[in-house]
Parts: sequence; structure tokens; C-alpha cells
Amino acid sequence: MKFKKENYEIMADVLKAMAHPTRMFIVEVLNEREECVKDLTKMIGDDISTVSKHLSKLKSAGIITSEKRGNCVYYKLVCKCVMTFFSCVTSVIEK
Amino acid sequence: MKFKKENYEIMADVLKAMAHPTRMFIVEVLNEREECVKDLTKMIGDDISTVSKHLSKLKSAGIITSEKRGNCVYYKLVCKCVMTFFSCVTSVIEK
DNA sequence: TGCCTATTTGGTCAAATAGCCAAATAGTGG
DNA sequence: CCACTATTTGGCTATTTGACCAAATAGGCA
Repeated sequence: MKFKKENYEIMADVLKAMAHPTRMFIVEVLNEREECVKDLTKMIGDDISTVSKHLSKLKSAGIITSEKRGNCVYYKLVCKCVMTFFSCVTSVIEK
Repeated sequence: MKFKKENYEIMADVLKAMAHPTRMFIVEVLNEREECVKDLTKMIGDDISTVSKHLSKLKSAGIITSEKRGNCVYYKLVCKCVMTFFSCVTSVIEK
């Protein structure tokens, strides 16, 4: 048992933040470039308030950060390593 | 957009299966050795039915497999790559 | 066979999550 | 200051999740 119970909770929160189809999509887009809420919303097709809430969940997990520029809020990935999830998840699915 | 909507759902299911403190703990234990339900339950301290359900969630996501030997069901990791999640998650938390 | 141990399944309840709409906020530019 | 655009927040409902207990199953062995 490498970590304490409390640590598992913190770690699970990070995974939980990623564990949603829309949020995985967002992470993948942000891996390539910053985007603002409006443009992400266009790609996703949900209500903009829904997208905003997904973003805020990713942000409070520490996976993305935001920056306001002009009229818009731009989000970007903090750590590219989350993209390793995709290849692992894909290989799990293939097995 | 690399994947179709349906694919994001399948991928999210794999992450969802991991995204729980107890299940992360289980994955970490199984990374080192096989274990049976009873012994995992001892380490975790929840009801055995709760642990069994966690295991079945991990199993149906394809993260672990099980094998019955003698009186017990032994679980083991399918793919060690899920352990990369831990180091990434840890580095996200540190930032 | 019948008991025992290990595991899974079903029921129930409380809590968390996801989505939408409407309303509030924040900043820009006329 | 006002109107406009972008974003966030609050309220609500439906659904999913996690935990426990009790009951059902599955094998092994006396």
C-alpha cells in the first residue's frame, strides 16, 4: 500500500475529472491548441453552461488552466502527460 | 477530433472504472501480485460485497481478469500500462 | 449428501452527477 | 452609461453510483 487512504481520494478525483466522454474530448482538443468556451461548445453541441461546467471540473482537478483575453476565456492543458491515458485506454479496449 | 462520439464513451468507461479510491488501490495492489477477493477485502475494510462489485467493475472495463483456483477467485491486472496513470496523476496534483 | 467458505447478486437508500434553462456577472466598445 | 457578447452560477430533475445487508450461488471436502 504505497499511499494513504486520503491520497487515493485525491488521485481518484483527478481521474474522475477525466472520466467523461465530453471531458475526454475537451482534453484531446486542448492537447493541440487553446480554445475558448464558445468554440468548444460549437464542436460539442451541448448547452454552453454544460460545457462551462465540464471545464470548471477539469480546472479544479488541476488538469487545465484558463486565461481571459479580450472577450473570451481560453483554456489549455496543464500537463500533456494526460494524453498517455488515451493510448493506454485504447490498448485496454483492444484486449 | 480523432474519435467518434461513441468511442469517447467507451474510453470514458475505462477511466470511470479506475476513478475511485478503492479501485485505484486495488489496481495498485494487483500490479504487484494476484489477490483473491477475501484478502483484498481484508486490506480495504469495506464489506466483501462492496469489494466484489468494485472488482466486477474493473473486470468489465477490461482492466483486470479473474481466475478461479480452489476455493478462491484470483484477480490480476491485464495491462500494466494503467500504472502510468499514477505517475501522471501525481504530477498533476503536484502542479 | 450436506456443510463450509468464498464470492456474487439483488434490494434499498443516500449522495453525487449531468444536463437544461434562466438569471447573474464580467468585460468591451459605442 | 448602455447594449452586447462570453461565461459562470443557481435551480431543478432524472439518472447513476456506492455502500450496506441479506440472500443466492459455486465449489471443495468431510
